[in-house]
Amino acid sequence: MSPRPKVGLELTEILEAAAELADQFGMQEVTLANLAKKLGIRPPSLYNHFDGLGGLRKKMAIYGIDRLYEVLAQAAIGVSGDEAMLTISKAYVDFARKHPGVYEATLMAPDMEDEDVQHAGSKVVDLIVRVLQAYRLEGDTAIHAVRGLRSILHGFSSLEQSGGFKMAVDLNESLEIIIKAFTHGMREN
Amino acid sequence: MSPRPKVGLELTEILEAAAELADQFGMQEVTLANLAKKLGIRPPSLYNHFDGLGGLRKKMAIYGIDRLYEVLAQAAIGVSGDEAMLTISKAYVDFARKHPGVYEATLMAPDMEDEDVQHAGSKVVDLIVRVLQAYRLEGDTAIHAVRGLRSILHGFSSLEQSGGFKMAVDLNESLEIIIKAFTHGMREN
DNA sequence: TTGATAAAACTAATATTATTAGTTAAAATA
DNA sequence: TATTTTAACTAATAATATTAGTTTTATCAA
Repeated sequence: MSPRPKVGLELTEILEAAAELADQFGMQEVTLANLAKKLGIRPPSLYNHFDGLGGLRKKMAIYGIDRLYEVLAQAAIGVSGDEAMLTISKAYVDFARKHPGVYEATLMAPDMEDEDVQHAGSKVVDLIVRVLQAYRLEGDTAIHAVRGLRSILHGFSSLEQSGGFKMAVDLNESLEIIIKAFTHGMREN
Repeated sequence: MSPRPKVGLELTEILEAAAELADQFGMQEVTLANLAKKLGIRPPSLYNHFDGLGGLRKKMAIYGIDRLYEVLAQAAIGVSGDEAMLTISKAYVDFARKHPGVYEATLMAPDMEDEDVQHAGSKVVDLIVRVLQAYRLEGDTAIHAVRGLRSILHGFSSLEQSGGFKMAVDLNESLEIIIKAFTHGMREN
């Protein structure tokens, strides 16, 4: 009757192996063949843990978003306002730098509209909403601000990861200035 | 001696077919098999035109960036300052909306550091640099500003495309407010 | 006009993938 | 102890990209 207690670490181990593959070689190398080899099992055996490659990508997306959330939540402890904006922004970009494959996985779910993926993502969004509440933005402005911050952080990380920023100018400084400009501008208008 | 005059439209036709596939079904459906079927030829024949799937992705990336540049250049005609910022931002997002697959291809080159890809991208960057010159930013600030604008535009388009914005609040309004906040903030600080 | 050349298609074959179906060994539960 | 579930397995299939070598066709030069 009771749904058989899970072995527990099994799926997590698989996801961690997949995350390692992703961070080392990129998501395009996260194949069932490579993952199975790393785990010492045969590719079909993986179907006992998730529903094929699409299922793996979905689970990796959620895993990645959850890990990103943890990092952001830690960064948001004990800070508020401009300081919080900067702190979580740095934490976000830092996460993408340290875990490029996991960050990449964050956006590679076969269906981003999927309920579970959305649920994981909403935790991150809610965190940003709470940080922005310090600015007491009126009406829809808070939503616009959340969208803006997410766009900046994702765009910045994504462009940095794909080598989009070529100039020899410090990237951390760029991020800081961009965030400060945005928050300042959102407060004014 | 003279390198046989090209048929001319051949490669462009192929890229347009690939772009259609990408826009209709997404980049993951742009396979050599699907592309060949659409063109009425056999997959290996495509190797006469580019170097495998990687070569196609690279050519599609450049093709997409070039088309994006054209749209932005058109949008930048006869405007300057805040108006130009808003106009090209809208044009950028509009392009990503109308050509989701081509925009996706823009970031799917096997090696974004590739010289040809960089060259195509630098035209877009230069265009943004010119628009930002109206603000007479000092020193590295111009570079930070370019990075910020690109982050916003790419992040916004990317998140919108992958269904990242769930709230029922007008997306165009969001973009406008975000851009205005950012430009205003860059001028102040 | 004819012959050489090069482009661009083709067939055939191979290596990797993901995937499905059905099977088996081991562990946990009742 | 008997049963059930988990999680591995083998075998087989379909789709993919890719390589090698061949053939057709159009263009250019003589």
